[in-house]
Amino acid sequence: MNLPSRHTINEIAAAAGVSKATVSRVMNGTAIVSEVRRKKVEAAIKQMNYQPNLNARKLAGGSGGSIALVLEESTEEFFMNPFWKSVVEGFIDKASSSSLHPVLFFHSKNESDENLVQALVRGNFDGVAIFGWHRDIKILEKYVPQNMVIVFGGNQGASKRFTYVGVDNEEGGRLATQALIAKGCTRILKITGDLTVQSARERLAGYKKALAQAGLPFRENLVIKGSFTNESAEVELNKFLAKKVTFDGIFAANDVMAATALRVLTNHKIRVPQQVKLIGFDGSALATTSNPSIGSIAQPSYELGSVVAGNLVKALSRQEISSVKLELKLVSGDSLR
Amino acid sequence: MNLPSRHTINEIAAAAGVSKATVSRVMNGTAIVSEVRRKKVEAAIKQMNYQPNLNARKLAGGSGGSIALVLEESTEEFFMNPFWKSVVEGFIDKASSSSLHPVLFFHSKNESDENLVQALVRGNFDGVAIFGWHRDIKILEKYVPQNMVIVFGGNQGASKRFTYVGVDNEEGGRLATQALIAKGCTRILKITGDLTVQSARERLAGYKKALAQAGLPFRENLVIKGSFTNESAEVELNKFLAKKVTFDGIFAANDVMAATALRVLTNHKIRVPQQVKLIGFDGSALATTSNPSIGSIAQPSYELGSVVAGNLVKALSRQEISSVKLELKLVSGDSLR
DNA sequence: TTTTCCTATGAAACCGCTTTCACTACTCTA
DNA sequence: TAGAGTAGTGAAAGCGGTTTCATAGGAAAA
Repeated sequence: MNLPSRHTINEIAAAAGVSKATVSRVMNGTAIVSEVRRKKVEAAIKQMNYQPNLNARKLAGGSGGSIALVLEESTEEFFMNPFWKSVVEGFIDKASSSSLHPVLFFHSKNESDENLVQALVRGNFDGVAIFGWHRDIKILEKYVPQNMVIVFGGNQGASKRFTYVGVDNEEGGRLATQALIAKGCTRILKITGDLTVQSARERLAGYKKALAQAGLPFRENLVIKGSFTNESAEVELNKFLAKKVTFDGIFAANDVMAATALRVLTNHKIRVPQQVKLIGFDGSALATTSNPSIGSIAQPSYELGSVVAGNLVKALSRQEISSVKLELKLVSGDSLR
Repeated sequence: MNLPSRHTINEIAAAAGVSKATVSRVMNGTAIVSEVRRKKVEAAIKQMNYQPNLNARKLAGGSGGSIALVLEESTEEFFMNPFWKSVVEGFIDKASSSSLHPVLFFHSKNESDENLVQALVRGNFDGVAIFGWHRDIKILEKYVPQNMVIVFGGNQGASKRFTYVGVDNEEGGRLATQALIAKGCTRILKITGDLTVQSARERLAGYKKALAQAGLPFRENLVIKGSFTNESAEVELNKFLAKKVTFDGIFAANDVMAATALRVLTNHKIRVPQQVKLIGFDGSALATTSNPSIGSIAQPSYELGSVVAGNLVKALSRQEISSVKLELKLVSGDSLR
């Protein structure tokens, strides 16, 4: 028995007394259809609760209406960092309001490049937004079909073929460091993110730049390598503290690590901001609600998600899109007092 | 220009010197193909990096290899409650290891039933896992095509046509309440979840049952209605405290609300567990890492996700599946001391 | 041997949609 | 009033697979 509810275009055509070509035209608005027939078709569609088969539609060259969000992050990072929540919300809101259906595409971090891209291609999405990409971009250029739009979140994905929506991480890093310097810090500890990720490298570059601008020396031993996670920050900071190197400020490459740093410092009876001033990056709720609140460089995370989705939508309606850089803002907090 | 990398079954057939029917048979193992040709076809597929077009495949009646996870939760709840993280992980792990591609299906909570189901149907997933469903089940039975498998997470979805993987919420509620009673509580405040959700109702029923079994009276004024969220618990508990009703224990319908309760109590200088004992539900990290740690009824969240995915996989390979109830366990904590 | 029965295979139909193409009826120009 | 557009339409050709069906050829049975 077939379900009464899943009709085909032929049935609609029959019901409306037109050809299926006409039904298709009415649905997609791809050509002028006379008032009379359009009404009939629309009525039939409504009355029979017709749902076009997306597979058929896409196979025939139509667009499917689904866009995917790909996050190159562990579920750990994804759930723990409120930044992603905000990105996701922006993405969903924008997509839904454009009647595209957003979907979050999962995959394990250690999945091979090939597997990931193939899965993506097989997914047959109309558009894909990729955040946190740090794999070889060539693999995408090689396997991704022309008609599949990709927009990167973050400037990692810059290439002739794909555009991105990112932030000026170097400028952000500079702002953060400058804020600490303005408060009198001269020996600023930098906790980097995963340096295979471009944004982490850029933030580090901004740190160096600010030091140079202020005429402060750059010291290798004041840079410790985290990977954007709680654990990395905890482990590395503890190692660092054991060395008893003097420092009076910390710039962590994201709020998660900044929050961890605050906790570790507190455990070591180091007072923030009296003895050490602290700034993070992201401007997430984590920083604001922390006690004391942590200064941060705010990424417009919601906007990031929504602009990416917006560009996807545009591209799918065949408008030209180009890469965008969104503004970063310094958010002060008690940790900078 | 077409991409060199996206070949069709015809090209493979030509390259291997066979018909496309044979290629299809090799790919799907649906019929015996002679050793010689099979080898040739396999070689061609590998060499040309052939990726079958999923739309075509599905249109022709094949299976597509994608399953969706639908969560009827706000992004707020989704990100804040570690329970979901665990469910998602179980789901992904199981799906990936069965070479199905898991996808998280987003939609806004206030989306109409029709829209949601239609989007789901259009998604053309082979299987769908739904958590937290509290809408009318009939709409699913009406619109969902026969060949689309649905498995519910939680027993909300019980129906002749769909199976579920759930837990015995009533028994869990009973266990929780009993644990408080065992510690000497006689006036236990119950913070319910959203009572439109079946699990919330069942946990409440368990609470009543435990009271009855212990010969304690059920008091209306000791039941306050939350909705599984931070805010609801905070608001309602504050209202309740303002009434100065005596109580010596709290059973919150999830850990999120239990954690909030702990915070609110602390703000009111009510000591846990000395003055009031507290138990939550879910057994999430939230309860364990809280200070003091909060007792809870542990849901096997990872297992929940993985069993649901497993059942989808089974169903897709045409094995019979049936509903399952997973075990709940009492996890003690300092809040029960 | 001859007849019968499999086994392995390709041709062709079909899945449900989009789009090109050809054609009919009009409505405008000149 | 003939010639030229133009708006509206349906038939039919794909899109890239799966599956049915008919058949050739070899093995088993008679």
